[in-house]
Amino acid sequence: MKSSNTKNKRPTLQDVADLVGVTKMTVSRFLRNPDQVSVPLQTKIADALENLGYIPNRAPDILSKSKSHAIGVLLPSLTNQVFAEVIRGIESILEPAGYQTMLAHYGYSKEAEESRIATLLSYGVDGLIISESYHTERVRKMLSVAGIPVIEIMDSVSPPIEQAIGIDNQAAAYAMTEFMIQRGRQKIVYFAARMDQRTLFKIKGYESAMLDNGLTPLCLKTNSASSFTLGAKFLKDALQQQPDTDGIFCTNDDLAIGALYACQKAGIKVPQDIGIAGFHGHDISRAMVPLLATVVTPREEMGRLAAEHLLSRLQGNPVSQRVINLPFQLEAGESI
Amino acid sequence: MKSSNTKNKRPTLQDVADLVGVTKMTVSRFLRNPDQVSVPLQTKIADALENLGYIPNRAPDILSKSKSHAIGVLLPSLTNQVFAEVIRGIESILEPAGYQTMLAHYGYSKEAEESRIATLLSYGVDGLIISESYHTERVRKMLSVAGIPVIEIMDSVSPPIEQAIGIDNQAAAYAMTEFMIQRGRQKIVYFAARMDQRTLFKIKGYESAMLDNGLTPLCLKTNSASSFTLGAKFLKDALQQQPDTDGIFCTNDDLAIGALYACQKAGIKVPQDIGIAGFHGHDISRAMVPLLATVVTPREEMGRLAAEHLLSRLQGNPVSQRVINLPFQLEAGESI
DNA sequence: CCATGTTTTGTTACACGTAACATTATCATA
DNA sequence: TATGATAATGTTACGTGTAACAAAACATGG
Repeated sequence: MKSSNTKNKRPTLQDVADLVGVTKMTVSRFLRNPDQVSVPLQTKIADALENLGYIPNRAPDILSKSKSHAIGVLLPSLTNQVFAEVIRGIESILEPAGYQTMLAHYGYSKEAEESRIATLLSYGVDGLIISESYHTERVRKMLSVAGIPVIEIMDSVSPPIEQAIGIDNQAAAYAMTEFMIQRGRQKIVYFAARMDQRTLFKIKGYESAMLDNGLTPLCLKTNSASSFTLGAKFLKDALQQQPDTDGIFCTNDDLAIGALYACQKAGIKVPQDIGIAGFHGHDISRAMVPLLATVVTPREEMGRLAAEHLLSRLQGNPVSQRVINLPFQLEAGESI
Repeated sequence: MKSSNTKNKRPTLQDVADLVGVTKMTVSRFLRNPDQVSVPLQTKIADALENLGYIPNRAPDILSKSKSHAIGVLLPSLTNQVFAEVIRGIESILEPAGYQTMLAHYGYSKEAEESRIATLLSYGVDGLIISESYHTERVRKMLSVAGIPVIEIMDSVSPPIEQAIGIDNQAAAYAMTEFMIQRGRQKIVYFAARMDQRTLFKIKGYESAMLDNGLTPLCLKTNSASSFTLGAKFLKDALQQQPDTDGIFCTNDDLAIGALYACQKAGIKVPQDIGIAGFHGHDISRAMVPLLATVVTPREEMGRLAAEHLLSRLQGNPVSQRVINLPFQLEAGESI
């Protein structure tokens, strides 16, 4: 019967035990399995728990068993809708399994990635879902030392640390470019923003497809984030650099939609004058007028799969498949 | 000199200390302030830390000092762009201040809210930012027992638990409705989805404005989430129930844009035949053709302010202002 | 070279829940 | 009633970093 809680700190198991007149071990047993405790005590303990408003404390568990029941998720950005949907997929699996998600983002900066991973690890996360396929040596070291399962998402090409789940961005961009060419487009410009690994892969796919068809690639690039207004700006730039542009392929839907609206404002007919295609297939691309041509990517499923495989690994199963390559889908819409 | 780390667990301070030949206390001192340690030891310890890839462990801190340096953020949904922007605002303040964000969402369910708050508290978060203005008794009890600062965001009307930062949704809806009426709209229908507290306030504002102007309100409601397709469906319903509808005011931009596209497809001219207004003012509403009329809300600033006030409270300052009412802004666009 | 002060390092105890083991209470049966 | 088995509860120790106190090493001045 240790000292009861005099300061108004939040109640501990000891406080509950004191109130009932047992040891905290008995209360602990009740919490894990009420039947381990005699019937009269069950109600008394339940009452005391309710009364004091007891809230469990995970810290001791993390300390002694290194089990936090939390999963770290590290993404480049939280505002990008792509990642919002990935998160939804992840949580749809983790939450029912009793895992808390610890979200962090690094704004596409390698240094920030290092520090975010260190932070997540310092909270004792049981597993990590990270994005991007390139990581610094320090990040790799931290991950190896931490000894927890790690899954990389978004891209399925680079050799994974342990396991990767994503799509083949290069192949997807190649396919859409070919598709546009088949539709008769010749002077297709690529709009790229936020030059991360995935964007570079897409550019590679676009350029290969153009060259393979004897066409000249032209790529507009910026390091800033994509947005509708950037799409509009790129359209202006494209028409200036190549007035007879007849196709635009964008690294994501935002740029495409921005470009499309800019065309509408400028009196350029889509798809008659210029064909426009996006990437990802967000809801809006499937509701707007005209429907946007796009590469539909399985973002939510990617999150789900990553979470499922992570849980499986946490249950002790080995990596079943080092690289899981998810299919993408071309959607013609009405804009090419 | 305790047993060195035989199992390949992640290294602890003790492991580092063993490698250097000092006690872990010395290493701990070095980490907090290198000057507390003799110069020759400084390099040795730094080397050992780097060598082993030491990552600090927050669990002992949470346990002994109840300081996790983590802030819990509880939102109804993560996919809704409104909340994505609130999160961005929050993180823009918390991250530089050295706080980790623990994100959770409850899908608009009261039971889920209870359990998510308990989970966040079980991780020892130092403070909480929650949404919605109504909370169950159990939630209130948990928050009071936890003894950490709590800030409610989104709505600025209901009496806050401690401190609320948001907008007056009812007044905003009233203002936009009046605005539409001034523009000559008479038969304005309200499109409502996800009937949460805020939506109810908006409906109230809309209905008051209609009644105050001698008009008859008509509100289409559903409990499901809003989407572009739902906006399209609502448009059909509205025209069926009230064929001479000349205005549509939506509880958010998604519904409005969906309705607008549906009009375009059906050959209904916006704004000539029907005026349409949304709520929030996302990027797309300011890029599309026609520009969407909308109530622009300061989502990111709301997040920033919430985080700033929370930090101030964590530094021991008292609540400076129980309710902070942020201004909204009517944007006429080209759709009303 | 001692006395005193200062710097550097070490020791001990603690936070809280639970595994593992130990003890006590309860019950059925011979 | 005694005995053994089972159920119910208690005791101890642990995980990790750090505050608080203690000790040792070093420096300075007389």
